[in-house]
Amino acid sequence: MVKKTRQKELILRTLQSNPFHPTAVSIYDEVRKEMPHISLATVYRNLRLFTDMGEISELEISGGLSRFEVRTDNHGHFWCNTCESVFDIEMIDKELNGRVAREKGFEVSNYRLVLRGLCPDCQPARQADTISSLGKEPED
Amino acid sequence: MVKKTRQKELILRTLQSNPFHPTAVSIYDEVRKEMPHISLATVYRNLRLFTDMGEISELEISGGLSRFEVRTDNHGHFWCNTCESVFDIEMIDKELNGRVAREKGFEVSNYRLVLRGLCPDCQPARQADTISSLGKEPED
DNA sequence: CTACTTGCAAAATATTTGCGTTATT
DNA sequence: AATAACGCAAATATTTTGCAAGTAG
Repeated sequence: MVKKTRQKELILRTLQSNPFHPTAVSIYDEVRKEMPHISLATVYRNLRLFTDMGEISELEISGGLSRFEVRTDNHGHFWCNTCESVFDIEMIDKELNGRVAREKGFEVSNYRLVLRGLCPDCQPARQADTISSLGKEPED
Repeated sequence: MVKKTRQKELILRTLQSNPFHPTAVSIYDEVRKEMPHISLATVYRNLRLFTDMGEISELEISGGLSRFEVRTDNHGHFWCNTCESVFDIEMIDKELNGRVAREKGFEVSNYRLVLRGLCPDCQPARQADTISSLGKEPED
């Protein structure tokens, strides 16, 4: 029997209001503002509980630190090289990816796609001529 | 100045001959057969060195344990739910994936795709209608 | 009440690092 | 001979767990 506690509610509410796929420690830092005596173990414990119950999902994408999000459906992620934020990417070709594997006899149940690069906020301004002296203009 | 050592050669040779994307500990277990006094730290140290030099690549796909491979080009992976082996998947739609993100203003430099499911060896025999017998009846 | 949950500290897991010694160039 | 690399142990970093005390149902 899972009991409702102030800690659980606060942790879930915090995650729901954070679109950047925070780590357990980020969530800990945030909930501590409202509940200073909460333990990091409680945060980890409840994030694991929610994950096991299928209410949230855990993203093991950023090397070492797990991140969490409220979405539980299959979708891609974009992880910025500079600010390290993680964004959701709606995939349109999941079918295609699956087919590639299926052709070789693999049975695909789900996938994890992480794109790396620069998010809009972290890209150097491209419209300004003033920075053109740096001469770095990435082209496809 | 990077010096050539028996340890480095053995570690690299072991990785080159293993197509299953082994972890550092797997590699350690393997090289110890030939060099019993080698240290796990040496394995980790050299895997990191090779990775930093771009000679091999590190895969952070399996939650906790890093895996390594000799390929350094961008490609996908299939991670079996049962045997936990990791296989290479040649992507044909990397462009498409990139475009999805680019349309939203993201600048994609590389990607990581991990498909989860069952590899050919771990799939239950599908031809049999009944599961009356424990023995698998291969009939390809 | 009594079973689940918390907070704290210690343990567990994975990887890195300090240091004195060994081996490569 | 100089210095990169090794082996070992200790240190880090992240997450989990044992336990006594607190709290929800």
